[in-house]
Amino acid sequence: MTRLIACNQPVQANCDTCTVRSRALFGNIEDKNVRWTQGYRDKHRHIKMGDVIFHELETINYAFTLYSGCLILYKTSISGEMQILRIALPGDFIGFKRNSKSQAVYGVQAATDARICCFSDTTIKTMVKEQLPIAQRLIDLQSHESVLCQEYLFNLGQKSAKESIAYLLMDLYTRIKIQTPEYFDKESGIVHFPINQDDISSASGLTKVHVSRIITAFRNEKLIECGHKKLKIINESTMSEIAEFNIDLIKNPFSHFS
Amino acid sequence: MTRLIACNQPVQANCDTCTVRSRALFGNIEDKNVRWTQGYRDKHRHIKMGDVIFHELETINYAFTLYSGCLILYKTSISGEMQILRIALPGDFIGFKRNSKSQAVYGVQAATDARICCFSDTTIKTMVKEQLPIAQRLIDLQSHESVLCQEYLFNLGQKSAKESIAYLLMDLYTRIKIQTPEYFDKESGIVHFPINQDDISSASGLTKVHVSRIITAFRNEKLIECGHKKLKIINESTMSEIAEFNIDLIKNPFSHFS
DNA sequence: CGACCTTTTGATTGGCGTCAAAATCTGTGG
DNA sequence: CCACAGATTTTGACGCCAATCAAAAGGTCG
Repeated sequence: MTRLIACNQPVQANCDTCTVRSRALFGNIEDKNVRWTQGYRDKHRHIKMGDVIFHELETINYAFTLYSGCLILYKTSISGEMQILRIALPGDFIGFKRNSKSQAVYGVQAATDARICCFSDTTIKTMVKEQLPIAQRLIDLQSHESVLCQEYLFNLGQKSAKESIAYLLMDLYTRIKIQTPEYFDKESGIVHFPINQDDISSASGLTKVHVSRIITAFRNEKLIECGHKKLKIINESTMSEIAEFNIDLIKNPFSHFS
Repeated sequence: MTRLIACNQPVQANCDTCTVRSRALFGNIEDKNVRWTQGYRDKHRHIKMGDVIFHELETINYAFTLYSGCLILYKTSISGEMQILRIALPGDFIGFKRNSKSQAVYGVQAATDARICCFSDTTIKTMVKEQLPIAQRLIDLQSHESVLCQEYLFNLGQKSAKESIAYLLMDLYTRIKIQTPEYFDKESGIVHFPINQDDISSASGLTKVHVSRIITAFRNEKLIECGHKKLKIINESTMSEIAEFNIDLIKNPFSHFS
């Protein structure tokens, strides 16, 4: 409930043509064939930390690829409690899922400044029709996302607070190293960690007070070091064990088509 | 942990050609055009209650559509605790998601006798390449599944035991009415309910003892009636409110392409 | 009818939530 | 560069929801 830092007005698009290669949607397109994808890119937008890209149940007609930064996908209950569904990093494809009225099934807020590249629904439809690799890619992307969501479901359903938080830390730490290598300092092993304890509580279904206690315990056990938006996992193997964390699922996403 | 009723040997395929129309995979194919789909159907299999179709981490090279019956998709933790990820009903498409070694990311067990129609990975690849509607359908199916999984995530993360169980009952009750109308008696409002309280506990992350207490409470409040594999929801509106249940998500799945 | 599930009920425990306040950190402006 | 307001994290005391342990009751099916 505390995440809405500053509910700025809806972000206006700025219409630069993207030049950055989308890792996700065009990830299976060979470099030499990537030229045609240019024609499909709609709008490039800069998002500021705290901005809401769209709210839950806002009617939308586009999806987008995250180029840089970190976004939080969440749902809110009637009582106002927020559940973080996913923490998105560069390359992730967002906003494709809707309800029957084409409303977003989750809200999206920027945890850091971010850049995105939008694709209108009609563009996506055209791409799927005209470019088989895009259709195949979309199938793989959606099904991979579903696998990860099931993993999170398992976390919440079966794991203790300690295990669940360990998973969350390992998951995001690992994905940052892969998807945002510029936020990872190889020397020190420290990553720039874009979320705070309150966010961790919204993702794990625990209270921030309890999250604090458990993080402190991890620190005392010398498993992690962390400070302001910084995280270092000192003992990755122990943390992985506690979390029942399977790095393969993140490092080597399955593909039916490539 | 108690779900593995009788771990029979792997189910052998019997190779009848399916005649039943798959609601899911071919759901967007117009009737007059459905003929060509016949050529793609691989194997038709009869599954007995309690059979495991494939185990978690079993290497598989096919997916299937459920024609009749009810299947349970689950993951098991190292300690042996089981989390039900999804309860599948006729029309659902299962087994498409894998890890990087093409192993199943969940186990599948039959909660009732069931019939399935298998599609080998190569058949699916061929269909996607040759038949645009199938590719589009697969995109929609995978993304719808992801939406539902996020809904369950929200349940486990934010809801009390009472709310979470109410959701589970409403969800399955509603889907049975839609996907298995023959199990719904319009007169009495009773559905044939394929799972027991132990399964509900595995799906909700609660203990069966606590599930029993809450179901008893619902019964005492005259919200439901239930007995051996039977369920009637007497007061659907109150149950929906308790559950924050949104029927639209189930009744009218969003499609980008149809 | 009898063995085996499944569900129910009771007593007790413990993990996590709640409430409250202090301590620490951060970013901003004078 | 320091001061200060606001956010974030930490700590303590206490309460409650759901887990655990145990056993009985009720149903189902061979």
